[in-house]
Amino acid sequence: MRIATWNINNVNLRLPLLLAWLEATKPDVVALQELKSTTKDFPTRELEQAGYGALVVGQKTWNGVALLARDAEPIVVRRTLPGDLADRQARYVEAAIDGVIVTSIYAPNGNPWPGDKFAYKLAWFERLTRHAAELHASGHPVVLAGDYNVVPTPRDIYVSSSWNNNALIQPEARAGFEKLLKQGWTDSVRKQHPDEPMYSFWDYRRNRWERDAGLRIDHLLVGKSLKAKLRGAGVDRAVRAMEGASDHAPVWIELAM
DNA sequence: ATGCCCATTGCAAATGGA
Repeated sequence: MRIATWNINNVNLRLPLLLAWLEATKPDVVALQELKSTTKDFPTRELEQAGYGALVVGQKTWNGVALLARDAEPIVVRRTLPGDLADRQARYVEAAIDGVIVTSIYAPNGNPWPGDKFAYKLAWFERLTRHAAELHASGHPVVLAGDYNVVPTPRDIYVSSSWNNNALIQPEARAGFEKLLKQGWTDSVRKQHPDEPMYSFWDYRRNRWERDAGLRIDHLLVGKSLKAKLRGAGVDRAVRAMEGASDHAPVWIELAM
């Protein structure tokens, strides 16, 4: 079972890239972020024709998350992250697909740092951590997939001082990710590839793709019952090199099930 | 200290995001 996560940075703009990638790699489950599309404008029909059922939590202009399932319809568990009824940002969706609970997470970026947006990032991450504890305790097989907007350690970013004042590497953000992991989740890409950077995001500016000046911020955390089923992980870097690419590449894991 | 890139808005250059 192949599960992928991809911050697509506007699903309608990049639909041809998405369809080509689905056809080429045939993931069983896909978590998409930054749809920048309402639910109504999401390309449900085109994905259906490509063999994928979709669960979409859209929003006009910003955010937006979805889960795709090959030859199946995701069974919705929740469309919002609990803990703040006033939060209207489309950043979370959770579904059951082939007996696995899968999320599409789009954690707040949190820039500029410091400020209100960084406070929102930390608060959102706290909510995620509380909810993840419940999921972990449930005993269900769970994959927490998405764009966490956190560079967990210095190994997950090229050597640079350019990001020193950026929300993605701040100690509080890293501590939040660490606290989540400590519940017992496995950072599956890092586990499979302990000695490679495994970047998933390259800023459009300053030729960062060409320089491989990347960050690893898209993660697939697996619960205890799935850890032993992990068979592979990777980043589809070729997708980032294409004309009109998202600034993120798809990240995937392979589970023996 | 700010811009870099990208897309949108609305039709030019400003805005906002990340």
